[in-house]
Amino acid sequence: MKSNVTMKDIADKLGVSSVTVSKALNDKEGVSDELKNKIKYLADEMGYRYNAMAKSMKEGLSYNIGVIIPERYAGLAQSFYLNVYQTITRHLEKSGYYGILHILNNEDEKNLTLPRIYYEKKVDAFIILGQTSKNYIEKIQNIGLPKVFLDFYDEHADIDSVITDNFYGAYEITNYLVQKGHCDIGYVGNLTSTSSIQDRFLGYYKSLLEHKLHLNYDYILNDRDENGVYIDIQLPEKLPTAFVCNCDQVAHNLVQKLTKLDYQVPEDISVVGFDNDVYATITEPGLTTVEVDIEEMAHNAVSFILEKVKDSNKSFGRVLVKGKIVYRNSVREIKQG
Amino acid sequence: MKSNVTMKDIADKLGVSSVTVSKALNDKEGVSDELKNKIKYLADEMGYRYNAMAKSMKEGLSYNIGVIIPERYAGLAQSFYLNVYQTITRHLEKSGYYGILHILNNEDEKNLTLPRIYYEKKVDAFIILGQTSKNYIEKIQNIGLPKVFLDFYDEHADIDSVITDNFYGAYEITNYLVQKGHCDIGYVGNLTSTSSIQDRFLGYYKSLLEHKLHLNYDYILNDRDENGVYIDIQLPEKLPTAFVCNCDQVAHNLVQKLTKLDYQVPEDISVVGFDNDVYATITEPGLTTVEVDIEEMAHNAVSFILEKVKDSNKSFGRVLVKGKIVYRNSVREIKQG
DNA sequence: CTGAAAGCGCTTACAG
DNA sequence: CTGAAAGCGCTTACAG
Repeated sequence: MKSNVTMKDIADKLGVSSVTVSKALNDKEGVSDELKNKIKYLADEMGYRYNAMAKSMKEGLSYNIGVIIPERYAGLAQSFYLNVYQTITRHLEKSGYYGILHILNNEDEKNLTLPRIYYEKKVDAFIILGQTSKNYIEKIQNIGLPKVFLDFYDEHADIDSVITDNFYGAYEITNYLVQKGHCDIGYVGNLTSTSSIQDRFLGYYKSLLEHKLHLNYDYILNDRDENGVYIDIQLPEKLPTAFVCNCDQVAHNLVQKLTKLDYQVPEDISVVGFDNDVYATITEPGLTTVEVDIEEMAHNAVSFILEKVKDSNKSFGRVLVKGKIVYRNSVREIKQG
Repeated sequence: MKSNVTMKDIADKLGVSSVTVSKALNDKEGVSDELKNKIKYLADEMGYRYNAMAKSMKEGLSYNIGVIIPERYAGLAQSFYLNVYQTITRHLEKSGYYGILHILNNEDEKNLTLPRIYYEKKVDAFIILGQTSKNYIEKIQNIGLPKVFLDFYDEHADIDSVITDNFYGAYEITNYLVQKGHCDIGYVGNLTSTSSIQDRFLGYYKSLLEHKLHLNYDYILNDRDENGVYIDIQLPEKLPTAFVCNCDQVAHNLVQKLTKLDYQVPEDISVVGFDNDVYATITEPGLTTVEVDIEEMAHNAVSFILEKVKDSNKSFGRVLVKGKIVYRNSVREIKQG
């Protein structure tokens, strides 16, 4: 089980050249079946492990893709992104690539420090999973490697991003509330925080417009400060009959707050979320929410990034992935007066 | 910003050799300060990025450490392990190493499939973060790379592991309950599931023994099946006045269950957890629990693994890291009758 | 079907 | 202080 067995060692034992061993182990043409089998068998027996670095050196490709997740999405949200990461690596492996996770800490984000895997050429490209600061986005955009933004986008038109169809998802789930008889519907989220929150707000607003419902700014509640840190949600004097929350975690916070004030969900007030992450099921009652299609998003991000590695001129733009509503028990039907 | 700038390119522009460039960029002896500065400046200007692979090839070291987390610790628990992972990488970076996260999926665990980073020599050693199946442990033990088990251990004496002092932590928090006047104390956890749960149970039991309290098997509740999947906790006819739970997540489940049955925590029944993870604060009321010293555990695991990379004969055995009790509001004092 | 030669981008002795 | 040579473990033409 020595770990320093090389193709040369195998070749020497068999009295052939390492070229032949390479061909045999890679199932390439030009080796008799008999010899090939002998080589493979011996490789196994000698505990040979392929040295991917040597190939990488030759080709100038590491066969690694860096996946950057900002630490700011700490706590539970990570469980969602970790899920995405896992799906990404699964897709990468199909193409002989490997994912390298880099959690971007706040300090590095502020100082615009790129991951060391970049400076040491340990990756061929980056998938950035989760919105970073404007400055950091710009910094990343200027590096010479292919990159794809996942789950957020930026004003720069020339970047490729894969995002949930936040606008349409929020539009649909708001429509659902309207169908259930709700006319006073609020929205919870910091409108200037991320593109997701904004787009979800606009989808919500479109539904109101379409149904000729009034957008009451007293019903737009802030959920986080400018650093993305959750704040205590301030409720208005008079409450609407339903709230569209920009994500499940915030919906969870809202339900807790309402429960403490002796409101019942959904009897007194209906609440819907977005993401269908752990918070959707943790919350009591379970949240009706928009499920994000992680599989499809990861699949797109991976196929885009690999195509860009092959041909850096490829461009995909902003690609939307539709979610679907998952119905639970956080919405009640309002009888029409 | 071409990414294919090499030391040779810099050398050619300056009319020196690449050996000199290498020395300058690595701050080694044998280059005049003037030339060194010129080289560094030009490297920067040409957008040079160091090719770590070339060095790795020479030395036969990848400068990567694989961190394996079993997928089974899915959902929220991941947030805890992700936290540990982040701390690990921070420590690794200080030594010029990089962490490569590998989430071990259930299928690979069952089929005893090792990560591709092993077969392709992309890592020099492994840290296994979280208990895997017996068979997988054995499989990993037989590979020729250094490894350290983190947050669990195995009967095999020859493996190095870093674990929380589960026994002592559970012992202390149970002592605390006794101090608060509790005499009927239950324990929640599957005693045959993981070493952590077992050791915490034994710490709890030691406290009972020491205080001459009776161990009532009706008060030992199961929380998960043999695959580690959480099950509905079955409460006994008569309840104790307090429960020691093997982890915060289970404590959270128990509190939810009790609340549904109209018991009040801590008024009717006290509950303590273990880990001090997100569940400790999510739960209403906040859980009194044992905080695991992630920083110290990660630090130990990293320094052990790096020493083992340098000298594969080094051995550290089973190393315990003490936790500390964090007091919140899930325990009430019982007046002595 | 098989192999000698060259090269990927560094670093490590060693020589000057 | 500076550099020519060799080598890390592969693969890719190319020749036989």
